[in-house]
Amino acid sequence: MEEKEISQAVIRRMPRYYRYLGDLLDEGVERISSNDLSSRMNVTASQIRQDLNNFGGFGQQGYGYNVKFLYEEIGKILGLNTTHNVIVIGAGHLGQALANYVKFEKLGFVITALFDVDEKLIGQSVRGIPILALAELPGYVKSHRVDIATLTMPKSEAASIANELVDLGVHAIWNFAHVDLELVDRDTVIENVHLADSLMQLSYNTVKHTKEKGAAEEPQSGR
Amino acid sequence: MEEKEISQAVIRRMPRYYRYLGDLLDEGVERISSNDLSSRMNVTASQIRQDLNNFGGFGQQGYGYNVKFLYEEIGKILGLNTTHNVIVIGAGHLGQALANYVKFEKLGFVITALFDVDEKLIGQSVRGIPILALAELPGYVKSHRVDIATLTMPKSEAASIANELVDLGVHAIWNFAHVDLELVDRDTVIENVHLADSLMQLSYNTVKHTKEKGAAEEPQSGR
DNA sequence: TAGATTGTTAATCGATTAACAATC
DNA sequence: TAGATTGTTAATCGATTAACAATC
Repeated sequence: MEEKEISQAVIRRMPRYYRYLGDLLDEGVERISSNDLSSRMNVTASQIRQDLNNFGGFGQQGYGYNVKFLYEEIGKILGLNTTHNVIVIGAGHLGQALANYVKFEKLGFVITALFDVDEKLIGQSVRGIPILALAELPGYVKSHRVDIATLTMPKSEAASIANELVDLGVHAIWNFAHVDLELVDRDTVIENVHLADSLMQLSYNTVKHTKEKGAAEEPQSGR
Repeated sequence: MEEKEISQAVIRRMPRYYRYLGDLLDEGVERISSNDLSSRMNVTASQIRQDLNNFGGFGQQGYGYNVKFLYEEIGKILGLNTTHNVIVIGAGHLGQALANYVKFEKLGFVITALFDVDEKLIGQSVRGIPILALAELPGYVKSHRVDIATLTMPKSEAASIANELVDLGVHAIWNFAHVDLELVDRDTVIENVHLADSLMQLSYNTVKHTKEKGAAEEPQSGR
């Protein structure tokens, strides 16, 4: 009866498994052992088995895992067996780039509309997807199913629009604005993509690396 | 003499501290205790102190941390005290969106050129940044300093271009292509941004959430 | 000085890895 | 059946939190 919560560390790895299994499927591989998969993916076989067993026993002793079956199961776990309607708030360069990215559609994430305040953009369309006035957002959400809202507007407006979305009943937010949104609502899920943070992390690792190489044996002075 | 390696878990949090300290600076706050910062950021004060102490003692007993000083120190740690020249390989929608994002420049990441194979794009420019032929890449890298290469081309070409870049001496790769690049070279640092994975993680959390709400008390049958 | 708050050590918690009995 | 490989328990490792002595 215990609802064993699955950790985000595990969830984060699932899309990667999904990707590798898709590749195996394309290669025509029928079955794979946790050991073979582990050497491909550079993770331990133990971790693969533990991760998968969070969701059920997908393998078979002495045989391994059936690639097609496991691929589909992970797809279901990630919700890829249904379509998700996605809107994008902020039809600037990034918003339009996301709307142009066909891959999302293949995974079942269909962008149905973009919203902006810029009069020059309103009325245009991207790959057939209309750019609507932000003022039309409430009406749109009431008359269309919206599963996920993507935020690509400036950070100053992100918080208020996020709140508006939650009030309108949109409970999944993919946030590209460079702020941490307060999740007012326990039912709302937020996934942040902070590109600047990612770039800074890369920068740190670069700098550090260079230092290590350059002055490897330099003695540390005091503290 | 021990080179205590700082964990990526810590590094990942540093840009967030930097952001909050920047906000505090804008608000005119002069000093802050780990406790006050912890309630703002929704992390434990203990973690803040532990994280910062990986890099040195930036605070003062009985006083807390000087906001401006700490902000600058973290900036240095993240390598934001110098300029990083960045090139973007793949001048499609995403590549152009990144080139248009002025924020990176404010942080010291200057995009100096885009590269593409598409004849229609070559010769154009984005915000004054030229789009060059991919064939010119080796010549460009030899005659210009390139600190970071951003990959926004299709996944099929990502691996070979990454290898080419490493051979040319570019040792930091910001990878948006949906593949895991084999780091051939111990000196090369790769930071992956897998947007599709992020979207799938959001999708999982949404689905899961709905389930919990919908049938909260449903008894679990066997396994 | 007394009070506040850090830096740091020790305790706890969670995630990863190893080991092996179960079983296909 | 014998061999292979899972599912799962136990051991280890690392990261987070708590506690407190040092000190501004």
